[in-house]
Amino acid sequence: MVNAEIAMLFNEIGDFLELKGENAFRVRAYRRAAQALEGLAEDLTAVAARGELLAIPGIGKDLAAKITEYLARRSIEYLEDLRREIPAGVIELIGVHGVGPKTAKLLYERAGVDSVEKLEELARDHKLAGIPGIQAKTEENILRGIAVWRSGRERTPIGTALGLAEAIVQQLRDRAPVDEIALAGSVRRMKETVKDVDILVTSREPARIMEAFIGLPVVVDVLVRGETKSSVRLRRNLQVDLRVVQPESFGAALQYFTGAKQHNIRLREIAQRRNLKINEYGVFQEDGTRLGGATEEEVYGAVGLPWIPPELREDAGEIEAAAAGCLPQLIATENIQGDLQLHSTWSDGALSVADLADAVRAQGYRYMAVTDHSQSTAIAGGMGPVKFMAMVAEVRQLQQRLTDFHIFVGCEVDIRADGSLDYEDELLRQLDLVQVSIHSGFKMSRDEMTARIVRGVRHPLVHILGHPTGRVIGQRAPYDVDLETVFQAARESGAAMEINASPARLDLPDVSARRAKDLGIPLTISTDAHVATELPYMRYGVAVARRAWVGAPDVLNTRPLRDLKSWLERKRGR
DNA sequence: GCCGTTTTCGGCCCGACTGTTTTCAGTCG
Repeated sequence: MVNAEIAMLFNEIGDFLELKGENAFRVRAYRRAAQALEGLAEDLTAVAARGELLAIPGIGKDLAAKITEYLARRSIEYLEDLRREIPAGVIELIGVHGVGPKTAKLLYERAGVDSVEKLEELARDHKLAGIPGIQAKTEENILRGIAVWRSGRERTPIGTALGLAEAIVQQLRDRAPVDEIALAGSVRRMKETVKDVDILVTSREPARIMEAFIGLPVVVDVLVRGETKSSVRLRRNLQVDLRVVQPESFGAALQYFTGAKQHNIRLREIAQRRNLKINEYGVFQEDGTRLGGATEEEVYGAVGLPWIPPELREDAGEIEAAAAGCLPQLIATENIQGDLQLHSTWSDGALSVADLADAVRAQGYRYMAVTDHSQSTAIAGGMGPVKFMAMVAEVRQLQQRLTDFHIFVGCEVDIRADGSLDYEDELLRQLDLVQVSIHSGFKMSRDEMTARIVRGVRHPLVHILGHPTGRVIGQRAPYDVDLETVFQAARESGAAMEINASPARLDLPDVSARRAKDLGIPLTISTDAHVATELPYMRYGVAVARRAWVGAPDVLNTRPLRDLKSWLERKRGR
């Protein structure tokens, strides 16, 4: 999408300006603008057409002009000039941990370093020592930084990071005099991927905590070791930062460490205007009087704001909403009444429908939909019409024996290349719930793919579009589809959009889910579980929904059974 | 480069750790 493209270019301009030693606030302006564009679900082309670019926070006259220029010419002259001036390889150097803009500039000017390869060569031959500010130790650190840069620059999916983080928390509890301990950072905000894990501990014996931390069996490298702050690296290059604070500062530190950076900057600006100072130790008046900091509520309260849920802390309108007293009431996992995308042995799942029902009921749910694959997805055991009818019969029979749990007979029906569905309407009418999705022909043009999905969504017997973008995080890009057009079609046909809770997918992504919600499109959150151990993935889907400002009423599977039944029937009656 | 319930100009978050320095700049989060 053009928004992401322009955000990348703004970040690139920021890199160049930083390298040139330009005003840091100018750099910040580009970065903040880039972030605002990334969080904007609506296509910039449409925003520009309405003449509303200046309404985007962080976009002023100058940046609006650059956006307009890019939309018209697919390039920004100012950036082209910068690219001509400084080789791309110099920017690349900043990606090496420990090398910042000042060092990159120095290396380029003093030693002609214009690529990571060249940097590595010179560091290994000890030819950097002697450049002002660089000695043997820095050469060593640069080589370590390059090793990490090379073996994995990618971010870690939340599904992996959260598990590791929770394991570390448990180990620290077992090995050291931990008082309070909490996850912070992007893990606490439940961002779909994270760069590192932040852990916060209160203890009267920081030294013992630090010792235990850097000695954990999962630690492969100690990056920083201080009295109150240490950083280590685990396998797969996941970095973990630990901070120890006094109990009276716990809330301030938790707030500070949770971020996002831009959210914190905004908060401190507000504090500053009130002649207050917020840091990780508390909230202070100009004369140093401490106003609070033991809890996050005290920190937000000191600047007249209510506590803001971590998932919202992205400087995406949450501070304005908090100030106006209209923060959304977010959905919680306890609101979920059932799971609406599940696979059984009728296609590629591991459990029979009966066993699946037991496992789902054990999650505390009141209902589920079994949604095995349709015939085209042969590789996943898609059901032909005969098998399909046998499945329907078996599930209906099973339902007879269940009193306090309901199974919706459903199917995950392929949308074929031409947009038609994988079963005749006659078969689809046998089902309580029809979920449609795409499993092949990913490489269509944007127009073809959009028309294909729109046709599927408009089908009167369809209830839900499953994993709407098709992305697999870190592995497969989303299909090239105009989601806005799909959403408009859904709004007209009354179909719902799924938030697929599998941590590999998280699809819809948060920004798009927020857009769907704003358009009034009903959502579902489902795990797409194929085995029982995937049922708890619901927490990741709920986290995406929370990041999308979604409340329980926006999500169909928070409804009582009777309400959901009537929604499914009414959708069909349209 | 953006922004304004003190400002259309003069501000713009804040601190820990490291390496290379004799008091601090650079990097990071």
